[in-house]
Amino acid sequence: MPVSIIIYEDNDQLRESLGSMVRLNNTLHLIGAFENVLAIEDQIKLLEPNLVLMDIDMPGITGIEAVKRIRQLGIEIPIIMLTVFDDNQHVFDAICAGASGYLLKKHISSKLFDAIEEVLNGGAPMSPSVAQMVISSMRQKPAQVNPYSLSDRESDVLTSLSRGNSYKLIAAEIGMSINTVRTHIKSIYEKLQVHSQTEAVSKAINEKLTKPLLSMLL
Amino acid sequence: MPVSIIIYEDNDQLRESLGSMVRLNNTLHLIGAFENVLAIEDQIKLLEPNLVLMDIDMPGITGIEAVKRIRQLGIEIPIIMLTVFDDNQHVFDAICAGASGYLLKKHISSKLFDAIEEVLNGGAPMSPSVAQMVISSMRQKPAQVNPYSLSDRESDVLTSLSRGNSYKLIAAEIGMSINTVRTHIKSIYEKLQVHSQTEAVSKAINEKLTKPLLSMLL
DNA sequence: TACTCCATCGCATGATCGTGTGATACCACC
DNA sequence: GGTGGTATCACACGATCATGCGATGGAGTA
Repeated sequence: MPVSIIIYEDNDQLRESLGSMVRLNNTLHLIGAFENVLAIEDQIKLLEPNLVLMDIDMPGITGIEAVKRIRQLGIEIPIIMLTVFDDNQHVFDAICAGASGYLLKKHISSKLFDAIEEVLNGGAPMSPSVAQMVISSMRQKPAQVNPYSLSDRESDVLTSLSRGNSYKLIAAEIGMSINTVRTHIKSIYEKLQVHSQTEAVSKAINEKLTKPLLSMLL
Repeated sequence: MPVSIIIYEDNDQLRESLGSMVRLNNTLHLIGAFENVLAIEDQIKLLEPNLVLMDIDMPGITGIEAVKRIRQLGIEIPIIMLTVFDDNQHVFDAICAGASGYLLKKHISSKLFDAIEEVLNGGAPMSPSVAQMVISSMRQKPAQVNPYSLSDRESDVLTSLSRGNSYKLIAAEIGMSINTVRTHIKSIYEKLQVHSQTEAVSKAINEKLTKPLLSMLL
């Protein structure tokens, strides 16, 4: 079953050559190529593509805005952004808006099919420099001092607790006795001025005392 | 000028084979290979490597903890994590701790040099599945409406619970029997697929399932 | 009318948690 | 050498929670 694709690209020449590439690959099926995204909602709903190739830098409504609109429809098809910039705010914004990956225009001829395959397999193709930006943004800034002066171990316990783990699981995850978990939690409660797990978790998450939670992404 | 490298890996065989690979490449220079990270601060400060290969899954102090320690020293050298897991919390934690990229152990033979080159050029090598997770984490979730189809009352209870209240307090705040609170919480657990307060609160806050404060004022 | 949700409440049992009172050991600091 | 903080562990008791098994009544719907 071929993968149906829609292209949004305002440059006639590039749109044509993208279309040609897609048509040359018999696992792909081009079902639309447009020079703007004015009617993108209708087009997506009508044509039901398996994948979208989206230029970021279009006059009028940008590709980023277009991605937001698609995601607002609750449609989770892969969208690969195309851009001439490799490390600017636009690419970053596109990721935040819900793009699945992106491809530099200078790499299209060599990597388009790789990128398509990667997003279809649940991956997220992106250039090294943006990958770096993305993971930098997730770093725990050492400057983030905890206002409750929790010790290292207490932070570990609190983080695990905030993921929803029981004492038993915390003990297993961190590698200590359940009694030690109790002890740490006792002092956490004192420092946070709370008296139950829920209070502690609530405070911890709302005041960002814990590391980001992975399970929330799945 | 060769790139100086330190390896941390508790498995003797793998440490040896990593060392051999590095030594075979004449642009790289192996300056240390250790089976644990107990003295990592001193080793890093003394040997001043250009790059670190770090096993995540070491007994005692994990590679993640070791990354944190390096970053706490204010040292920003690239650190590539090595792990057998490709999509778990540990990899995510490693990125948050400050890892520059990571490599699955099964891909070491084919991609070690690529990964090294990529981090040295400011990139962030990672597997497609984790790249996808990372990107998802930055998504602006389009105003989600009860993805778990909680009833009105269940939302009230969950909101109160997420503020850190006990069953007794929830009952008092909303105005119902503690047994009714239990019943609602039972169905909340079922719908959220959790089995404890902390799990529920964690999920509720992270996924913004709770109502805004206004609704609690009545 | 019957059926399906929702909201309300009760009870009982075993598991888990909250808390107090210990202890030992390491480390830094004065 | 003492003092204070951290990390580790143990035990015990009462409080709270998790869960299964009920029950009743109302609102909406086929």
